[in-house]
Amino acid sequence: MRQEKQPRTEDLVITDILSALGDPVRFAIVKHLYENKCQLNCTQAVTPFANIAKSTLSGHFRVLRESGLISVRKQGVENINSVRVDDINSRFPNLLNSILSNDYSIT
Amino acid sequence: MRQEKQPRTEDLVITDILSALGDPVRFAIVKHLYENKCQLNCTQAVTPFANIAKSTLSGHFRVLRESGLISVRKQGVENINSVRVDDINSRFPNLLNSILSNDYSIT
DNA sequence: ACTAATAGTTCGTAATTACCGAACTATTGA
DNA sequence: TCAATAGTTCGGTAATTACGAACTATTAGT
Repeated sequence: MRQEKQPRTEDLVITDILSALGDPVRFAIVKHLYENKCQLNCTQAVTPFANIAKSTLSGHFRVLRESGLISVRKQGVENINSVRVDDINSRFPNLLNSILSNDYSIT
Repeated sequence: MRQEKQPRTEDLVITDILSALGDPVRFAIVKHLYENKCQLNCTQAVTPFANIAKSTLSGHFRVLRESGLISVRKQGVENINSVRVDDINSRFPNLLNSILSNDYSIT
């Protein structure tokens, strides 16, 4: 796997995060990961968007990693993704909560 | 001027707003309008990005209007822009504040 | 060890989007 | 009426995105 550039906490950029969350598919992924506070692989995380090509999905997860929203841990064949809640909260207090802790319709 | 589709409050879409704010130029525009609580025309609002073509700027303002972030009022030759603070707060409580009320560097 | 299955990434191409300069409309003021 | 200011629209090109196909890597079955 190519070395991903996951930004350090102090290098998080607000517009990168907002841009990453500005796509409905990525928004749904992050919301799902955030609400369920669990760590899911790429396929499970995107259940509401089942008909998306996996190459496209791979790209979405790359954007999320590079924006700093999620981190990945390799476990066997699968990538275990989780939202970098503490990192983002420490740099942008209350941002995640105000964006994700609601039942906005996202279509 | 072509009829713009500025969404009603109840039709605001979170991903459209995040996507609009995910661009550094548009972020700076909205942040400026928000902080100064004043109504500025397009040229004034984008002082930190002076070397952008005005056609590009026009496009950025169109995105902001269509996302519902700003409203426009024609006054003489100029467009007076302002952030739709009340509308957005009523639909997405605390969103604007947590995104804009900080001194994040935005490159 | 060999094979198949699962999970992701990478690559090439087509489609979509973004940026810029130039030309245009509209309003104001001399 | 003419010039200046403020924005929009258009056309071409550059950059980005989505997809399927081919690839790598790990696990499980035999």
